[in-house]
Amino acid sequence: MALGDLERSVMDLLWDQPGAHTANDVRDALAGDLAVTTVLTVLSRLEKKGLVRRDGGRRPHRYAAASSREEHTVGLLNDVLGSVPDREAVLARFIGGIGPDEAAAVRRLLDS
Amino acid sequence: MALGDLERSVMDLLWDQPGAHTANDVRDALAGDLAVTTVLTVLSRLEKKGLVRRDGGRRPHRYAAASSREEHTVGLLNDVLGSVPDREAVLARFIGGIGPDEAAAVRRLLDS
DNA sequence: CCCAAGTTCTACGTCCTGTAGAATAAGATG
DNA sequence: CATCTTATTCTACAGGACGTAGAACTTGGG
Repeated sequence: MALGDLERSVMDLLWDQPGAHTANDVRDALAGDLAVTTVLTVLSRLEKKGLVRRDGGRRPHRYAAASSREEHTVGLLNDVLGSVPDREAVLARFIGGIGPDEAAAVRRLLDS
Repeated sequence: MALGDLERSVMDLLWDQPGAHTANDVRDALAGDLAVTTVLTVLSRLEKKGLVRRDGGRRPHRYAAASSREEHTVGLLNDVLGSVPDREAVLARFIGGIGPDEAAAVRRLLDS
């Protein structure tokens, strides 16, 4: 489930500023001069995609990211890896391509 | 640059059977009963995306994958990782989520 | 009961993808 | 060379995703 540019901007916002936001908050925080309805449409679509959770209890409704940026991104990585017959072959190439610093970081992560 | 279903099928074919293929070959190898023009359109689009290389020397033209499935997939992984501000945070989550077998494999890869 | 703020519906243009016919090009054949 | 066959390019269209937002509807406060 790929995101469009605006969807992406909204998610970045929700990820960078965790917590519940109203549509107006989001609109004000976004670059450009969008109509609130635009933002609401995007938030609805993101909710349908499971990326955003809405609290429709009181008005105005509040929106927040449903999962962290990291979780979401790992999901994407696994989607990509799920599309190939040989995950390990891809990982091999990937590992082979990362720099020494990052390699060290991965080693550390494996050991923790 | 995400692929559609048919584009994906064509690439899988070209990856699984490396070498140069005519549009007719590809059509015959694909499931379903597509028109050759359909296959040619898809091949053109894939070429424009840089995923397929065409040899237009003799007729019929031959098509082949421009890079291996692994290379391409690693590219996708890096695209995904490039979209976040903190690659390592994502890698941490990713590493944390893989099974012990795969962890061992990654360790091995790091040491080679 | 009415108003202002908020939300949902509906809509439209654009781009991507699947799909393929029509038109054109080029090599084979008599 | 005229033609036939095969292959390629052009053009087209439907459907879906996305950016964008007005119109219509809802709801809490006065």
